Amino acid sequence: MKYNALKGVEDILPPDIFLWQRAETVAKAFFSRYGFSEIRLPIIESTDIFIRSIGESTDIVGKEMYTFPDKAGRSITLRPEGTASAVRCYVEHGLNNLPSPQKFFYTGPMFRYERPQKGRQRQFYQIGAEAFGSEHPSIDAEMIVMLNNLLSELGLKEVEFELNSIGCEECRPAYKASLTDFFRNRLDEYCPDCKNRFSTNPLRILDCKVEHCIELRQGAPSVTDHLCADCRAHFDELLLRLGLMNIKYTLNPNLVRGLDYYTRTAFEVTSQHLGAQKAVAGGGRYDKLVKEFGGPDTPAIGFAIGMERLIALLKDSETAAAPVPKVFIAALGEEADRQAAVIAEGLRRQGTWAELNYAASSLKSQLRKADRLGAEYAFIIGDNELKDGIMQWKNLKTGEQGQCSLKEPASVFNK
RNA sequence: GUGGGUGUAGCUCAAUGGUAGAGCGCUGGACUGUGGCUCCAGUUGUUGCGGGUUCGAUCCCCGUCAUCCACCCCA
Repeated sequence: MKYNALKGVEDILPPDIFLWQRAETVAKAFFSRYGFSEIRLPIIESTDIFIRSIGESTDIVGKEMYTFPDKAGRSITLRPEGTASAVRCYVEHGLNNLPSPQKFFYTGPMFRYERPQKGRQRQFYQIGAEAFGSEHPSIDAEMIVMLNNLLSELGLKEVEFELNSIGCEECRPAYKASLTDFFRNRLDEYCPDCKNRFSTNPLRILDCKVEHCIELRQGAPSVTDHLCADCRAHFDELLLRLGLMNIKYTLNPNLVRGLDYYTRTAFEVTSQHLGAQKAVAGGGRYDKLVKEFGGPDTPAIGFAIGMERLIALLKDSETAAAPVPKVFIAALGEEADRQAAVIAEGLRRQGTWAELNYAASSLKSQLRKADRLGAEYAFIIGDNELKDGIMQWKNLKTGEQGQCSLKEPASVFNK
Protein backbone atom coordinates (compact mmCIF):
# COMPACT_ATOMS: atom_id res chain seq x y z
CA MET A 1 0.00 0.00 0.00
CA LYS A 2 1.69 3.12 -1.18
CA TYR A 3 -0.43 5.96 0.10
CA ASN A 4 -2.16 6.50 3.41
CA ALA A 5 -4.74 9.05 4.36
CA LEU A 6 -3.16 11.91 6.25
CA LYS A 7 -2.76 11.69 10.00
CA GLY A 8 -6.03 12.20 11.81
CA VAL A 9 -8.07 12.05 8.62
CA GLU A 10 -10.37 9.12 7.96
CA ASP A 11 -12.34 7.50 5.18
CA ILE A 12 -15.93 6.71 6.03
CA LEU A 13 -17.07 3.56 4.29
CA PRO A 14 -19.96 1.12 4.36
CA PRO A 15 -21.25 -0.14 6.67
CA ASP A 16 -20.50 2.85 8.93
CA ILE A 17 -21.73 5.26 6.30
CA PHE A 18 -25.28 3.97 6.83
CA LEU A 19 -25.13 5.06 10.46
CA TRP A 20 -23.91 8.48 9.38
CA GLN A 21 -26.75 8.77 6.93
CA ARG A 22 -29.29 7.77 9.52
CA ALA A 23 -27.92 10.25 12.05
CA GLU A 24 -28.01 13.03 9.46
CA THR A 25 -31.52 12.16 8.37
CA VAL A 26 -32.84 12.17 11.92
CA ALA A 27 -31.04 15.40 12.77
CA LYS A 28 -32.46 17.13 9.71
CA ALA A 29 -35.96 15.96 10.54
CA PHE A 30 -35.64 17.52 13.99
CA PHE A 31 -34.18 20.74 12.66
CA SER A 32 -36.99 21.23 10.22
CA ARG A 33 -39.58 20.51 12.90
CA TYR A 34 -38.09 23.26 15.06
CA GLY A 35 -37.77 25.71 12.20
CA PHE A 36 -34.04 25.57 11.53
CA SER A 37 -33.08 25.96 7.86
CA GLU A 38 -29.93 24.59 6.38
CA ILE A 39 -27.14 26.93 5.35
CA ARG A 40 -24.09 25.81 3.43
CA LEU A 41 -21.01 27.55 4.67
CA PRO A 42 -17.55 27.62 3.10
CA ILE A 43 -14.81 25.44 4.50
CA ILE A 44 -12.20 28.15 4.10
CA GLU A 45 -12.42 31.62 5.54
CA SER A 46 -10.18 34.54 6.04
CA THR A 47 -7.98 33.78 9.07
CA ASP A 48 -9.05 36.90 11.02
CA ILE A 49 -12.58 35.59 11.30
CA PHE A 50 -11.42 32.82 13.59
CA ILE A 51 -8.90 34.87 15.52
CA ARG A 52 -11.55 37.50 16.16
CA SER A 53 -14.25 35.12 17.31
CA ILE A 54 -12.55 32.17 18.95
CA GLY A 55 -9.97 34.33 20.66
CA GLU A 56 -6.25 34.88 20.33
CA SER A 57 -5.39 33.18 23.59
CA THR A 58 -7.18 29.90 22.86
CA ASP A 59 -5.36 26.75 21.81
CA ILE A 60 -7.46 26.54 18.69
CA VAL A 61 -6.12 29.81 17.39
CA GLY A 62 -2.72 29.55 19.02
CA LYS A 63 -1.67 26.18 17.70
CA GLU A 64 -4.42 24.18 16.03
CA MET A 65 -5.45 26.03 12.89
CA TYR A 66 -4.68 24.94 9.36
CA THR A 67 -3.59 28.33 8.09
CA PHE A 68 -1.85 29.02 4.80
CA PRO A 69 -1.37 31.85 2.34
CA ASP A 70 -3.31 31.65 -0.91
CA LYS A 71 -1.73 32.57 -4.22
CA ALA A 72 -2.34 36.24 -3.65
CA GLY A 73 -0.80 36.11 -0.20
CA ARG A 74 -4.04 36.33 1.80
CA SER A 75 -4.13 34.33 5.01
CA ILE A 76 -6.68 31.53 4.65
CA THR A 77 -7.77 29.06 7.33
CA LEU A 78 -9.59 25.75 7.14
CA ARG A 79 -12.46 26.28 9.55
CA PRO A 80 -11.85 24.81 13.02
CA GLU A 81 -15.54 25.25 13.91
CA GLY A 82 -18.74 26.54 12.36
CA THR A 83 -20.07 29.36 14.50
CA ALA A 84 -17.64 31.99 13.26
CA SER A 85 -18.66 31.37 9.65
CA ALA A 86 -22.34 31.38 10.56
CA VAL A 87 -21.96 34.76 12.24
CA ARG A 88 -19.99 36.15 9.32
CA CYS A 89 -22.72 34.90 7.01
CA TYR A 90 -25.50 36.42 9.15
CA VAL A 91 -23.85 39.82 9.19
CA GLU A 92 -22.69 39.76 5.57
CA HIS A 93 -26.18 39.07 4.23
CA GLY A 94 -27.97 41.40 6.62
CA LEU A 95 -30.10 38.56 7.96
CA ASN A 96 -30.97 40.71 10.96
CA ASN A 97 -33.50 42.34 8.62
CA LEU A 98 -35.50 39.14 8.53
CA PRO A 99 -37.86 38.32 11.39
CA SER A 100 -36.04 37.27 14.56
CA PRO A 101 -34.98 34.80 15.59
CA GLN A 102 -33.32 33.37 12.50
CA LYS A 103 -32.58 29.69 13.02
CA PHE A 104 -30.03 27.75 10.99
CA PHE A 105 -28.19 24.48 10.88
CA TYR A 106 -25.13 23.39 8.96
CA THR A 107 -23.07 20.26 8.59
CA GLY A 108 -19.64 19.45 7.32
CA PRO A 109 -15.99 18.89 8.14
CA MET A 110 -13.95 20.97 10.56
CA PHE A 111 -10.17 20.96 10.83
CA ARG A 112 -7.83 21.24 13.78
CA TYR A 113 -4.16 20.42 13.76
CA GLU A 114 -3.98 18.28 16.89
CA ARG A 115 -2.56 14.92 17.91
CA PRO A 116 -5.31 12.41 17.17
CA GLN A 117 -6.71 10.24 19.94
CA LYS A 118 -9.93 8.44 20.68
CA GLY A 119 -12.79 10.67 19.57
CA ARG A 120 -10.53 13.27 18.11
CA GLN A 121 -9.21 13.66 14.60
CA ARG A 122 -7.80 16.45 12.51
CA GLN A 123 -10.70 16.42 10.12
CA PHE A 124 -13.95 15.83 11.96
CA TYR A 125 -17.59 16.44 11.18
CA GLN A 126 -20.08 18.53 13.05
CA ILE A 127 -23.74 19.22 12.76
CA GLY A 128 -24.34 22.61 14.25
CA ALA A 129 -27.37 24.78 14.92
CA GLU A 130 -27.46 28.52 15.56
CA ALA A 131 -30.28 30.89 16.46
CA PHE A 132 -29.80 34.63 16.04
CA GLY A 133 -31.80 37.50 17.46
CA SER A 134 -33.36 36.40 20.70
CA GLU A 135 -31.97 36.68 24.18
CA HIS A 136 -35.02 35.08 25.71
CA PRO A 137 -34.33 31.89 27.69
CA SER A 138 -37.10 30.19 25.74
CA ILE A 139 -34.76 29.83 22.78
CA ASP A 140 -32.03 28.40 25.02
CA ALA A 141 -34.54 25.90 26.36
CA GLU A 142 -35.83 25.07 22.91
CA MET A 143 -32.39 24.28 21.54
CA ILE A 144 -31.50 22.11 24.49
CA VAL A 145 -34.80 20.27 24.21
CA MET A 146 -34.31 19.79 20.48
CA LEU A 147 -30.82 18.42 21.02
CA ASN A 148 -32.05 16.14 23.76
CA ASN A 149 -34.88 14.81 21.65
CA LEU A 150 -32.86 14.16 18.58
CA LEU A 151 -30.21 12.31 20.54
CA SER A 152 -32.78 10.16 22.24
CA GLU A 153 -34.56 9.53 18.94
CA LEU A 154 -31.25 8.16 17.70
CA GLY A 155 -31.26 5.80 20.65
CA LEU A 156 -28.48 7.34 22.71
CA LYS A 157 -28.63 6.27 26.31
CA GLU A 158 -26.53 7.18 29.30
CA VAL A 159 -25.72 10.64 28.12
CA GLU A 160 -25.67 13.52 30.53
CA PHE A 161 -26.64 17.13 29.94
CA GLU A 162 -24.36 19.45 31.86
CA LEU A 163 -25.43 23.01 32.24
CA ASN A 164 -23.93 26.23 33.50
CA SER A 165 -24.17 29.97 33.14
CA ILE A 166 -20.89 31.79 32.81
CA GLY A 167 -22.39 35.26 33.10
CA CYS A 168 -22.13 38.27 30.86
CA GLU A 169 -19.76 41.17 30.48
CA GLU A 170 -21.47 42.81 33.46
CA CYS A 171 -20.85 40.10 36.01
CA ARG A 172 -17.97 38.07 34.64
CA PRO A 173 -15.15 40.55 35.34
CA ALA A 174 -16.05 40.71 39.04
CA TYR A 175 -16.26 36.94 39.23
CA LYS A 176 -12.96 36.52 37.46
CA ALA A 177 -11.38 38.94 39.90
CA SER A 178 -12.61 37.09 42.96
CA LEU A 179 -11.53 33.81 41.40
CA THR A 180 -8.00 35.01 40.71
CA ASP A 181 -7.80 36.38 44.23
CA PHE A 182 -8.68 32.95 45.48
CA PHE A 183 -6.08 31.18 43.36
CA ARG A 184 -3.35 33.72 43.93
CA ASN A 185 -2.90 32.79 47.61
CA ARG A 186 -1.53 29.34 46.91
CA LEU A 187 -0.67 29.68 43.25
CA ASP A 188 2.75 28.05 43.60
CA GLU A 189 1.10 24.81 44.74
CA TYR A 190 -0.90 24.32 41.53
CA CYS A 191 0.31 22.21 38.62
CA PRO A 192 2.31 23.91 35.85
CA ASP A 193 -0.70 23.82 33.51
CA CYS A 194 -2.81 25.64 36.05
CA LYS A 195 -0.15 28.26 36.58
CA ASN A 196 -0.43 28.94 32.87
CA ARG A 197 -4.19 28.97 33.03
CA PHE A 198 -3.99 31.52 35.79
CA SER A 199 -2.80 34.11 33.34
CA THR A 200 -4.55 32.90 30.17
CA ASN A 201 -7.94 31.66 31.38
CA PRO A 202 -8.31 31.23 35.15
CA LEU A 203 -11.79 29.70 34.76
CA ARG A 204 -10.07 26.64 33.29
CA ILE A 205 -8.40 25.87 36.61
CA LEU A 206 -11.85 24.82 37.71
CA ASP A 207 -11.78 21.72 35.54
CA CYS A 208 -8.17 20.67 35.98
CA LYS A 209 -7.99 16.92 36.56
CA VAL A 210 -4.89 16.89 38.77
CA GLU A 211 -5.75 15.58 42.23
CA HIS A 212 -3.94 18.26 44.15
CA CYS A 213 -5.48 21.07 42.10
CA ILE A 214 -8.91 19.64 42.82
CA GLU A 215 -8.18 19.83 46.57
CA LEU A 216 -6.72 23.29 46.33
CA ARG A 217 -9.73 24.70 44.60
CA GLN A 218 -12.23 23.49 47.22
CA GLY A 219 -14.14 26.54 48.32
CA ALA A 220 -13.33 28.53 45.21
CA PRO A 221 -16.04 31.05 44.36
CA SER A 222 -18.67 29.63 42.01
CA VAL A 223 -19.83 31.43 38.87
CA THR A 224 -23.43 30.84 39.64
CA ASP A 225 -23.10 32.71 42.94
CA HIS A 226 -21.71 35.74 41.13
CA LEU A 227 -24.24 36.19 38.34
CA CYS A 228 -25.81 39.61 37.99
CA ALA A 229 -29.58 39.86 38.47
CA ASP A 230 -30.29 39.62 34.74
CA CYS A 231 -28.09 36.61 34.19
CA ARG A 232 -29.49 34.95 37.30
CA ALA A 233 -33.06 35.49 36.11
CA HIS A 234 -32.17 34.26 32.63
CA PHE A 235 -30.59 31.09 33.97
CA ASP A 236 -33.44 30.44 36.42
CA GLU A 237 -36.02 30.79 33.68
CA LEU A 238 -34.08 28.38 31.49
CA LEU A 239 -33.94 25.79 34.28
CA LEU A 240 -37.64 26.26 34.97
CA ARG A 241 -38.50 25.63 31.34
CA LEU A 242 -36.30 22.56 31.09
CA GLY A 243 -38.09 21.24 34.15
CA LEU A 244 -41.46 21.85 32.51
CA MET A 245 -40.36 19.73 29.57
CA ASN A 246 -38.91 16.97 31.72
CA ILE A 247 -35.38 17.39 30.54
CA LYS A 248 -32.88 15.87 32.93
CA TYR A 249 -29.70 17.83 33.45
CA THR A 250 -26.95 18.37 35.97
CA LEU A 251 -25.65 21.75 36.99
CA ASN A 252 -21.92 21.94 36.61
CA PRO A 253 -20.54 25.25 37.86
CA ASN A 254 -17.10 24.14 36.63
CA LEU A 255 -18.25 23.81 33.05
CA VAL A 256 -16.21 26.32 31.10
CA ARG A 257 -16.29 26.42 27.38
CA GLY A 258 -13.03 26.92 25.59
CA LEU A 259 -13.97 29.61 23.16
CA ASP A 260 -13.79 33.25 24.16
CA TYR A 261 -17.11 34.23 22.64
CA TYR A 262 -19.41 32.39 25.03
CA THR A 263 -21.69 34.25 27.44
CA ARG A 264 -24.39 33.11 29.85
CA THR A 265 -25.72 29.66 28.98
CA ALA A 266 -23.11 26.96 28.42
CA PHE A 267 -23.91 23.30 28.02
CA GLU A 268 -22.36 20.01 27.10
CA VAL A 269 -23.65 16.54 26.42
CA THR A 270 -21.25 13.91 27.69
CA SER A 271 -21.02 10.14 27.74
CA GLN A 272 -18.85 7.83 29.80
CA HIS A 273 -18.50 5.52 26.80
CA LEU A 274 -16.30 7.84 24.79
CA GLY A 275 -12.83 7.83 26.33
CA ALA A 276 -11.19 11.00 27.49
CA GLN A 277 -12.93 13.14 24.87
CA LYS A 278 -16.34 12.57 26.30
CA ALA A 279 -18.36 15.49 24.96
CA VAL A 280 -20.64 14.46 22.10
CA ALA A 281 -22.14 17.93 21.76
CA GLY A 282 -21.56 21.33 23.22
CA GLY A 283 -22.82 24.83 22.89
CA GLY A 284 -23.84 28.05 24.46
CA ARG A 285 -24.76 31.68 24.07
CA TYR A 286 -22.60 34.22 22.31
CA ASP A 287 -24.48 37.45 22.75
CA LYS A 288 -21.66 39.80 21.77
CA LEU A 289 -20.26 38.08 18.72
CA VAL A 290 -22.54 39.49 16.03
CA LYS A 291 -21.72 43.00 17.16
CA GLU A 292 -18.05 42.13 17.30
CA PHE A 293 -18.37 41.15 13.63
CA GLY A 294 -19.76 44.55 12.72
CA GLY A 295 -23.44 43.67 12.86
CA PRO A 296 -26.12 45.10 15.10
CA ASP A 297 -26.10 44.08 18.75
CA THR A 298 -27.69 40.65 18.32
CA PRO A 299 -27.85 37.92 20.93
CA ALA A 300 -27.38 34.38 19.67
CA ILE A 301 -27.00 30.80 20.79
CA GLY A 302 -25.80 27.61 19.16
CA PHE A 303 -24.49 24.12 19.60
CA ALA A 304 -22.57 21.56 17.64
CA ILE A 305 -22.68 17.78 17.65
CA GLY A 306 -19.42 15.90 17.07
CA MET A 307 -20.41 13.36 14.44
CA GLU A 308 -17.60 10.85 14.96
CA ARG A 309 -18.38 10.75 18.66
CA LEU A 310 -22.07 10.40 17.99
CA ILE A 311 -21.45 7.55 15.56
CA ALA A 312 -19.15 5.86 18.06
CA LEU A 313 -22.01 5.84 20.56
CA LEU A 314 -24.48 4.55 18.00
CA LYS A 315 -22.10 1.72 17.19
CA ASP A 316 -22.22 0.59 20.81
CA SER A 317 -25.83 -0.40 20.44
CA GLU A 318 -26.42 -1.13 16.79
CA THR A 319 -24.70 -2.18 13.64
CA ALA A 320 -25.51 -0.33 10.51
CA ALA A 321 -27.87 -2.36 8.36
CA ALA A 322 -26.65 -2.11 4.80
CA PRO A 323 -29.42 -1.79 2.24
CA VAL A 324 -29.82 -4.90 0.09
CA PRO A 325 -30.78 -5.42 -3.55
CA LYS A 326 -34.31 -6.52 -4.34
CA VAL A 327 -33.24 -8.72 -7.20
CA PHE A 328 -30.13 -10.45 -8.44
CA ILE A 329 -30.35 -11.66 -12.02
CA ALA A 330 -28.28 -14.74 -12.80
CA ALA A 331 -27.72 -15.32 -16.48
CA LEU A 332 -26.36 -18.39 -18.25
CA GLY A 333 -25.00 -17.73 -21.70
CA GLU A 334 -24.26 -14.68 -23.72
CA GLU A 335 -27.76 -13.95 -24.99
CA ALA A 336 -29.27 -14.49 -21.56
CA ASP A 337 -26.70 -12.10 -20.15
CA ARG A 338 -27.83 -9.39 -22.58
CA GLN A 339 -31.47 -9.96 -21.70
CA ALA A 340 -30.61 -9.88 -18.01
CA ALA A 341 -29.18 -6.39 -18.46
CA VAL A 342 -32.33 -5.27 -20.25
CA ILE A 343 -34.53 -6.68 -17.50
CA ALA A 344 -32.38 -5.06 -14.81
CA GLU A 345 -32.69 -1.72 -16.54
CA GLY A 346 -36.47 -2.12 -16.71
CA LEU A 347 -36.64 -2.80 -12.99
CA ARG A 348 -34.36 0.11 -12.18
CA ARG A 349 -36.61 2.46 -14.15
CA GLN A 350 -39.39 1.39 -11.81
CA GLY A 351 -37.20 2.23 -8.84
CA THR A 352 -36.18 -1.31 -7.97
CA TRP A 353 -32.61 -2.14 -7.05
CA ALA A 354 -31.49 -4.90 -9.40
CA GLU A 355 -27.98 -6.41 -9.52
CA LEU A 356 -26.19 -8.29 -12.24
CA ASN A 357 -23.23 -10.63 -12.24
CA TYR A 358 -21.07 -8.73 -14.76
CA ALA A 359 -19.20 -11.91 -15.73
CA ALA A 360 -19.87 -15.32 -17.17
CA SER A 361 -19.79 -17.81 -14.36
CA SER A 362 -21.58 -20.86 -13.08
CA LEU A 363 -25.11 -20.59 -11.76
CA LYS A 364 -23.83 -21.78 -8.44
CA SER A 365 -21.35 -18.97 -8.06
CA GLN A 366 -23.91 -16.44 -9.24
CA LEU A 367 -26.40 -17.55 -6.63
CA ARG A 368 -23.69 -17.51 -4.02
CA LYS A 369 -23.03 -13.92 -4.92
CA ALA A 370 -26.75 -13.12 -4.78
CA ASP A 371 -26.81 -14.59 -1.31
CA ARG A 372 -23.78 -12.65 -0.16
CA LEU A 373 -25.27 -9.43 -1.41
CA GLY A 374 -28.36 -10.22 0.62
CA ALA A 375 -30.66 -10.00 -2.40
CA GLU A 376 -34.28 -10.84 -1.70
CA TYR A 377 -34.93 -12.57 -5.02
CA ALA A 378 -32.80 -14.31 -7.62
CA PHE A 379 -33.98 -14.42 -11.21
CA ILE A 380 -32.48 -17.09 -13.41
CA ILE A 381 -32.35 -16.91 -17.20
CA GLY A 382 -30.76 -19.47 -19.50
CA ASP A 383 -31.35 -20.75 -23.00
CA ASN A 384 -34.39 -22.80 -21.96
CA GLU A 385 -36.07 -19.78 -20.41
CA LEU A 386 -35.24 -17.48 -23.32
CA LYS A 387 -36.89 -19.91 -25.69
CA ASP A 388 -40.11 -19.79 -23.66
CA GLY A 389 -39.98 -16.09 -22.80
CA ILE A 390 -39.86 -16.77 -19.08
CA MET A 391 -37.54 -16.59 -16.07
CA GLN A 392 -37.16 -18.75 -13.02
CA TRP A 393 -37.45 -16.78 -9.81
CA LYS A 394 -36.44 -17.78 -6.33
CA ASN A 395 -37.12 -16.11 -3.04
CA LEU A 396 -33.76 -16.36 -1.30
CA LYS A 397 -35.23 -15.97 2.17
CA THR A 398 -37.92 -18.66 1.89
CA GLY A 399 -36.56 -20.81 -0.91
CA GLU A 400 -39.87 -20.52 -2.73
CA GLN A 401 -39.52 -20.77 -6.52
CA GLY A 402 -41.58 -20.18 -9.62
CA GLN A 403 -41.66 -18.83 -13.12
CA CYS A 404 -42.62 -15.48 -14.51
CA SER A 405 -42.79 -13.74 -17.84
CA LEU A 406 -39.65 -11.94 -19.03
CA LYS A 407 -41.89 -8.95 -19.63
CA GLU A 408 -43.21 -8.56 -16.10
CA PRO A 409 -40.48 -9.45 -13.65
CA ALA A 410 -41.84 -7.09 -11.01
CA SER A 411 -45.05 -9.13 -10.77
CA VAL A 412 -43.09 -11.62 -8.67
CA PHE A 413 -42.79 -9.28 -5.70
CA ASN A 414 -45.63 -6.83 -6.40
CA LYS A 415 -48.47 -9.05 -5.37
C1' G B 1 4.20 20.11 21.50
C1' U B 2 4.87 16.00 25.73
C1' G B 3 4.46 10.80 27.56
C1' G B 4 3.39 5.51 26.94
C1' G B 5 1.75 1.08 23.97
C1' U B 6 1.71 -1.37 19.18
C1' G B 7 3.53 -2.42 13.89
C1' U B 8 3.57 -10.15 10.87
C1' A B 9 -1.62 -12.20 4.81
C1' G B 10 -7.45 -8.12 2.74
C1' C B 11 -9.20 -8.51 8.39
C1' U B 12 -8.33 -10.53 13.62
C1' C B 13 -4.12 -12.55 15.61
C1' A B 14 -0.15 -16.76 16.60
C1' A B 15 5.22 -18.22 16.35
C1' U B 16 10.78 -19.27 16.95
C1' G B 17 17.96 -16.10 17.46
C1' G B 18 18.05 -20.88 12.09
C1' U B 19 14.17 -16.28 6.26
C1' A B 20 6.46 -17.68 8.97
C1' G B 21 1.33 -20.09 10.53
C1' A B 22 -4.16 -20.22 12.19
C1' G B 23 -9.11 -18.42 11.93
C1' C B 24 -12.13 -15.32 9.02
C1' G B 25 -12.43 -13.69 4.00
C1' C B 26 -11.80 -14.55 -1.25
C1' U B 27 -11.82 -18.26 -5.72
C1' G B 28 -13.08 -23.04 -7.33
C1' G B 29 -14.93 -28.01 -6.57
C1' A B 30 -17.98 -32.06 -4.19
C1' C B 31 -23.61 -30.71 -6.47
C1' U B 32 -22.42 -30.92 -15.69
C1' G B 33 -28.51 -25.11 -14.34
C1' U B 34 -30.03 -23.58 -7.75
C1' G B 35 -27.35 -19.76 -2.56
C1' G B 36 -27.14 -20.43 2.90
C1' C B 37 -24.91 -25.71 6.29
C1' U B 38 -20.83 -29.26 5.62
C1' C B 39 -16.32 -31.13 3.49
C1' C B 40 -12.05 -30.59 0.10
C1' A B 41 -8.55 -27.71 -2.66
C1' G B 42 -6.38 -23.13 -3.97
C1' U B 43 -5.09 -17.93 -2.71
C1' U B 44 -2.20 -13.64 -0.64
C1' G B 45 3.61 -11.60 3.02
C1' U B 46 9.68 -7.32 0.80
C1' U B 47 7.33 -9.80 9.13
C1' G B 48 6.48 -0.82 8.47
C1' C B 49 11.38 1.30 6.81
C1' G B 50 16.85 2.08 7.64
C1' G B 51 21.01 0.75 10.33
C1' G B 52 23.62 -2.15 14.28
C1' U B 53 24.93 -6.78 17.20
C1' U B 54 25.34 -11.96 15.36
C1' C B 55 27.80 -17.29 11.40
C1' G B 56 22.47 -16.16 11.08
C1' A B 57 17.40 -11.13 13.20
C1' U B 58 10.50 -11.31 12.24
C1' C B 59 12.53 -11.85 17.43
C1' C B 60 17.84 -8.28 20.65
C1' C B 61 19.69 -2.84 20.23
C1' C B 62 19.44 2.21 17.91
C1' G B 63 17.03 5.45 14.65
C1' U B 64 12.85 6.60 11.71
C1' C B 65 7.87 6.44 10.04
C1' A B 66 2.94 4.95 10.90
C1' U B 67 -0.84 3.93 14.27
C1' C B 68 -3.41 3.70 19.04
C1' C B 69 -4.11 5.72 23.94
C1' A B 70 -3.27 9.65 27.34
C1' C B 71 -1.69 14.93 28.60
C1' C B 72 -2.63 19.93 26.75
C1' C B 73 -7.14 21.43 24.51
C1' C B 74 -11.70 20.55 22.31
C1' A B 75 -17.06 18.41 19.15
